[in-house]
Parts: sequence; C-alpha cells; structure tokens
Amino acid sequence: MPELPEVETMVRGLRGVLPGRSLRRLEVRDPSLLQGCTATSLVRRMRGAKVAGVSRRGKWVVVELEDNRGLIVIQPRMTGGFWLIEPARPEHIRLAFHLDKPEATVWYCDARRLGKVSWYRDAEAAEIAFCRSQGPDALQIDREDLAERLARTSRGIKPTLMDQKVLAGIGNIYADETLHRTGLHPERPSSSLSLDEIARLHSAIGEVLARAIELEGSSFDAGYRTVLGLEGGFLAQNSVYGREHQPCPSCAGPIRKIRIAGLIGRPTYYCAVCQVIPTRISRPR
DNA sequence: CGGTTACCCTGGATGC
DNA sequence: TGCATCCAGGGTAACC
Repeated sequence: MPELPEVETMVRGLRGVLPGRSLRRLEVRDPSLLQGCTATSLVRRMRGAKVAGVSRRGKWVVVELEDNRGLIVIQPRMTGGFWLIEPARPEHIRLAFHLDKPEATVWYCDARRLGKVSWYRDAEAAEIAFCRSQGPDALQIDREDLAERLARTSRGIKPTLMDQKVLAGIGNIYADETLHRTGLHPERPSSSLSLDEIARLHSAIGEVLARAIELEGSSFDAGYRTVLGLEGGFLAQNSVYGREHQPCPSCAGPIRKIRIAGLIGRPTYYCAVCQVIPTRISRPR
C-alpha cells in the first residue's frame, strides 16, 4: 500500500498526537510482525516511555523515544497503517499505543500482515539498518547522485526507480506517474538516459511526490486511509496509474497496462504515444 | 555482481 | 448464493 507520500501523510498525522506523550502501555496483538525482539521485551521497554518525535525514512515510520528508550521502526509494506480513530476493522489491529495524559490510543493495523516492526537501541543502530536496505530518500537525493546510480545498471528504469537501495520511497504508483511526467518508457535501460532526461526525471520525482503529499496520498478500494480515516486524493487527478484505455492527459494517446520484467506480477501503466523507446536504443528482452 | 523468481499474507472483486 | 480464481500500493531470500 503505502509509498512515500502515504507514509509521509501518516507521519504528519502521528506528529499531531505522539510527540511529548508517554506510552502508558504498548499492546502487541500480533507478535509475528516483530523483527529481532520479542513482544514481552518490547512491551517492557516501552512502558512509560515518552515519544520524542516521529519521522519518515523512505517508506518506514520512525518513532523515537526519549531517555535512551530507543526507536520503534514500522514498515507498513502493502496494507499497514495508523489510526487515531477507532479502526473500521478491529480484527486487523496489530499494535495499540495506549497513551497517557490525556489517555488516548493510536492503533497500527495491517490486514495482510506483511508489515514489520523493529526496535533499535539508538539512532546509530537504526541508521545502520536503514543504510543496509535503503538508498537516499527520494525527496533528498540530488541530481548528480541519481545520475550516478542510474548509470550503474542497464535494467529497466521503472524497476530501478522502485529499488529502495537505489533511492527510497517510490513504489508502483509513483514510478508510473513520474515516468509519464518525464516522457520515459518504463523499460528504457536506466543507463541509456541522457543527462537531460535524468534532470527532468529528477524534477518529476520531486513534483509528483510533493503533489501527492499535498493530496494526502493515493487511496483505492479498502486500502490506505489517513490517520483520520479519510481517502487520499491523488488518484482522482493522476495521469496513468489505473487508467488503462483512457486518453493520456497530455497527448490523448491510449494508456496501456503491461507487465514488465523485474516486477513479477505488478502492473505498469504508460502512454503508448508519449512514452516510447527511441529506435536507436534496443529494448531489453 | 546483476538480474529474476518464489514466497510471505489476506481481503476484495470478479467469474462461473 | 457459493465457490474458485485472480489481483493488490512491498520487500526479501534464494537462485541462475
């Protein structure tokens, strides 16, 4: 479910309630999502801990605690999310943060249980974990760094953009939207992009993600909602994702849905007219 | 090392 | 209505 804009929206929602509050009790309803710690040890460590702040790293949510209580890192993956209101599906509650003064509860729900929760003793330990699985954040990476990373691989530009070790935060929806805005075919070999194309791609990443954050992310079906249960508005005004057979908003060409190598089963949407591979560049096969 | 695939889970939509 | 099948916003381990 959540990509960078959805996770950023969650974090902003959590910032309204968590920082400065104490955890009267952390309730672990599903211990199977814990990584590297047991429910009893985590619950014991969190009793009475005060939240210093909430931040985002790629698609990960970071809850930092005061007084050397460490950091809780939550990876929502496909269906994880936070609720400040009573969750619509209580059977999906995996964690409950019971707060003090005044009493309140923040719920973490995850229908498919693909998400992960970890605890790190300090910021340095968390940083080591981040760097092991993630590249620079998609909103932080500079153009030169992006250019170097793209030059390193010949695989398709879309799988490269979705590789969290290349840059962190972009998933299936925003990869398609970013490539459409840049006029790039998703299977263009990453290393074949010109410096001008990389510059435009770099700008498009920032613009698409910023717009999606403004609109509080992308909602469809029973998936992602804000912490208040509201739908994100991005998919009401996007260009290609989920719009097979519709006309391209910039050239009116047909939007196609395909499956490409390196992304297993995930769908890719692109405009067949304004996102083409130049004939002098061979398409990977 | 670079790239690809199987698999982890469950719920909702669709088709028969 | 009931059941089977397919699909999904992510990520990792194992493999070639």
